[in-house]
Amino acid sequence: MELIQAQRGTKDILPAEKGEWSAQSRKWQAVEEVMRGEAEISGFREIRTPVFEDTRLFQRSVGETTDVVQKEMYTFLDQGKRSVTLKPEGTAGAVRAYLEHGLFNEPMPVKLYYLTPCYRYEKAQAGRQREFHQFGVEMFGSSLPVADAGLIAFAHSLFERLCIKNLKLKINSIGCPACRAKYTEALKDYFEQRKDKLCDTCLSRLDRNPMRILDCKDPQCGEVAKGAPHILDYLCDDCRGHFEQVKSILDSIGIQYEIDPTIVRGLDYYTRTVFEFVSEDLGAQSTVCGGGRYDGLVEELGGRATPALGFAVGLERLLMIMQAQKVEFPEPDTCELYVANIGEPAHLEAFRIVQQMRSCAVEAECDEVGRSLNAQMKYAGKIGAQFTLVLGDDEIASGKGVIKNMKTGEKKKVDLKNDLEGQFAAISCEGEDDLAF
RNA sequence: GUGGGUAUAGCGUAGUUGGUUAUCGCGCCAGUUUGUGGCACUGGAGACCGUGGGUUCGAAUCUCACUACCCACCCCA
Repeated sequence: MELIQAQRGTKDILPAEKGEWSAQSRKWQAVEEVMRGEAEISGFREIRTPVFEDTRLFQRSVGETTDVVQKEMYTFLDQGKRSVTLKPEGTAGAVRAYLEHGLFNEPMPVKLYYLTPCYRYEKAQAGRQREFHQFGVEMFGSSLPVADAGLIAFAHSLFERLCIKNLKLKINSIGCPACRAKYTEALKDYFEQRKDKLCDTCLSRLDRNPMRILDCKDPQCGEVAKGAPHILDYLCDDCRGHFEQVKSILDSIGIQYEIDPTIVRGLDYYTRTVFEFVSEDLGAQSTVCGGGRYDGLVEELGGRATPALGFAVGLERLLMIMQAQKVEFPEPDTCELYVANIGEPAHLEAFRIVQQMRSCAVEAECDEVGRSLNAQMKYAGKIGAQFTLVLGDDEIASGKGVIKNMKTGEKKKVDLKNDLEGQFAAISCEGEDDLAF
């Protein structure tokens, strides 16, 4: 019979050492734990929003004309003929919930974080999947440059905490709608006059997203782009001042950055500060984190005008970098006590002891497939059991047993009838494993 | 949507002038060993050779198509 495979662009995340490195659930758990911890320490609280939303939410926020909305959304009619869409990113849902539940009545700023799958109908390649996962944060209610810089600093410390090296921070300002409109027009004029020198893709970019021409890899386009007008020269006084302050705060806390006028987030809602963290340890998709300010979005979705900003980290890409950089992860937990048995009465007793140990938070196992004693011991070795206890007729009769340390071979007598968990705790109480990050 | 590459057991692989039963390693199961794992030895299970057609007495091998995966463009996390 034909096997059904996982959908294109989706990946199974398997336990422990099975599967490719970046698809191992314990690595994901470790990363997620760090992210939650760092977010909470910085005052962000978790929000969980549905995986699917009214399609109009994304059309209004991400923008009708963007690639994401035009050709990458998983949109379908549900049984009630409503158009719903699997979330292509995390911000829209968070803003929707912020408005729907009146979170704007909370003390400002409102700081939220999430870990969520996202869906985009794209052709998969290295670092790009149809189902991928984002860690994101959103902050509502501050228009101050210190919020922009603070958010960037938060991302920065997050990567440091995860022992990720060699990330490059790129920042830019794309101004408010007023200055961006002026700039786009100037840019169009400039390229319009040099149309004959542009490659085909750039010609199509000309009316869709002229800023994209700036980082075309075609050498001839690159030549033309060198002389193009600069967004930073078109910023209004307010936007310029804001950007200057963001930079000087970053300078003052020692965060290195590069001003890159070509970074243009492809989602319509961004204003002013935009930034990304890129890595050379990824394939062509080098951005591991992207974000910025979106001062117009809350109003766009029907709320009171509210300054806001956020960023998202691509978890698959993050894990890919960590793999490339061989970041050490904490050792996985292994079985602490394996209770082997000889014969059926002992099997039952082993089962009882395992239940008892588990209720005291000891990771315990006994035979579940009917193996011989020899095979049980082999199995205990394979799963990395730290201690074993063998039960047979003698132990059941006497109520005494022997616990063996599988690493040292050392054996200790225990009383099976009386406070076994206490005796085991005393035997196994050596140094706890230290975290790798 | 457009290009390029790849396809043999769970994983990694051998197999080119087409020729019997498709190789090896790891892993898995069992035995040597119902009273103590790791080592070793022995045995076992597991492959529609990606799918479908064509050439041929005969195809994993030659050929065509399709599909899947990977990579890149585009776009983004």
